[in-house]
Amino acid sequence: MSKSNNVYKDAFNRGLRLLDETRSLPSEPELGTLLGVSRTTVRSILSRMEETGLITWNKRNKTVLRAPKPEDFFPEEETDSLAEIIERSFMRRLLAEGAEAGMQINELELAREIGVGTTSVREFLIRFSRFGLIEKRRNSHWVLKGFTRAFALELTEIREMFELRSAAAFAALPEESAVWADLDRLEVEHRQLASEIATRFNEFSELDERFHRLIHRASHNRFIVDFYDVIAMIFHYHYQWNKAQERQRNEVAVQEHLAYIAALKSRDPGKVDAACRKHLKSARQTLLSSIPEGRSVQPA
Amino acid sequence: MSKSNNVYKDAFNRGLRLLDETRSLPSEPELGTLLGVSRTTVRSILSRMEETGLITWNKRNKTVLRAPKPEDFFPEEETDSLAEIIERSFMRRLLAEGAEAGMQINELELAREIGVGTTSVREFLIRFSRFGLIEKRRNSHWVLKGFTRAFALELTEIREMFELRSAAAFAALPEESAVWADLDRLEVEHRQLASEIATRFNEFSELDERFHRLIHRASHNRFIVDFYDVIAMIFHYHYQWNKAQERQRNEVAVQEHLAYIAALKSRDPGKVDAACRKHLKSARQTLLSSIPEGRSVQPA
DNA sequence: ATAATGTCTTTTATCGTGAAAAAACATTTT
DNA sequence: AAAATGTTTTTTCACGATAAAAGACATTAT
Repeated sequence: MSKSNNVYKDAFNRGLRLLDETRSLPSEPELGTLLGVSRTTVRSILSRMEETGLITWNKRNKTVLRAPKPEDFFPEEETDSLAEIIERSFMRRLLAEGAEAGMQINELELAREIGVGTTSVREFLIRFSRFGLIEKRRNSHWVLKGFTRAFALELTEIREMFELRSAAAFAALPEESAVWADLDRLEVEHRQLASEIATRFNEFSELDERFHRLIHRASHNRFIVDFYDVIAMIFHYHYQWNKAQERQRNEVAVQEHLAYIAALKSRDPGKVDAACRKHLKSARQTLLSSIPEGRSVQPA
Repeated sequence: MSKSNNVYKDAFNRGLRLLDETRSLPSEPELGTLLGVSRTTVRSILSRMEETGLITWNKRNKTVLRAPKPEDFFPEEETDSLAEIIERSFMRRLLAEGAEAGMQINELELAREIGVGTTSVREFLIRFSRFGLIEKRRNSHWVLKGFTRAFALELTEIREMFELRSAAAFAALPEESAVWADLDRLEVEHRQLASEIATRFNEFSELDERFHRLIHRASHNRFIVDFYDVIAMIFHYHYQWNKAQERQRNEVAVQEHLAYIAALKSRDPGKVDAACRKHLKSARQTLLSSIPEGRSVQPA
């Protein structure tokens, strides 16, 4: 097996959703932009849609014949990229019990366990190494540094430094900057979520990420912007693993965000700093409190 | 061809230098630690030393027969790892004229040009991407962001943030910490270099890196420590490319380091901050002044 | 003339393979 | 019995090959 066609399958599934909305599909290049794939892939998708009787396809004419049925979709698990599959497997192991700091990571074993080639695992580990959780020994294996209390503290230290600076830069942005409109939209979303928090609390983490990324972008510094990937990754897996008091946590966080937004809009540096600090402090607390004591041991 | 034996060749060359110093070599495990390679490689080295009449080898007995001659050494270019070879080629291209921001990077072309497999190039690019100079388009090519003025400014912004914090942490370290002895040693090296600056100015960059790494380590934060890799990489290639006023620049920098060291030893936070700022400011100036105007264009 | 479609070429993503190097295990020496 | 040497197994590193996907070029339709 060389390369899976998950790009095609995923785009096909997304393409199916377009059929509900229109009588006939747009041009191939337009579909390509819409789905984020090349024309080659668009044409494969159209071919299959024709074969399965979803559309008729004759040159520019792509008429929708029927709405897609559940069985038209490719199974979800076939639409994931290899990188995603490896990341998930790896994180599951990492967050599972028994992943102690200092433990060594075996590429071959990982590859066999997940059922992929070693090359993909190697590439994943290299990419993953920037998160600071693993480290390579020269000419040798990788070492797990562990999801420890020390890690969380180091991560949050940088986060706080970067976010305070970004927030200050944000508040200093001119009136005519487009970010203020973005901020307004986010504020509305926050208010909506706040009013329905009882049922929608699990939608918070996605909103959280968008909000913080908007702020970090104001730094106009690629290293700050990129660092948010580390934070997002940690929070993503971390909260998947630790659901304790999720609702209450998110409820508090939404309110803190609203105060933070208000501070930004006031453009008062002192207020911004205070609101930002307050939110970051509770974010740190949440992260720290969820690290089991057994993991808080430092690597030898 | 699968894997080159550069680890063996490099360790062999380093092993030859040991022959000058002793009548007989230590045990295999000891040699392994000394050369930073496994026993397997040590044994290959000993085999060759025996074959070429450098030593006699019988179990524990490894007697030196003669001093190594120049022709005993493997050629330097055969001792580089693939990663180093690729990095050098890539940086040469990057710093050469015509490497404009926005340009796309072709893995296959790079691999062919350097004469290596695509896997190695891919892995290099992934590792290299954390330096913020290139970016990957999903399912597609890499894009060169370019060594621009913006890049230099973003880099130095983070550097200054991190170093000021590390320097403050350093000054607050307890008297009994081992770093003070390290600092003393570095101070001596600086004074020696200062007194012979006319002839040894090109030795500064190595000393510079050791000095700043020592300070960054005081932060006890892996993200700060790791970020110095970005700075070191940039400075390394950058100064290789731009030799203008190297001597004068280094002379100034040595003096700034000495003032910085004195400030650290005073443990006065105000003095530390001032000395650190002063040095970082001139480091930034040096970097910025060497970026040609043609490169200062922002990517589209 | 512009923008689409049709066709062909190039590049990327992934695997299996094999040599280099590390690591583990067994045996001998001090 | 501790540490070395001898031997075997496992893992890492790098390659070429191949299907998926992107991209380029040629042709046709509005």
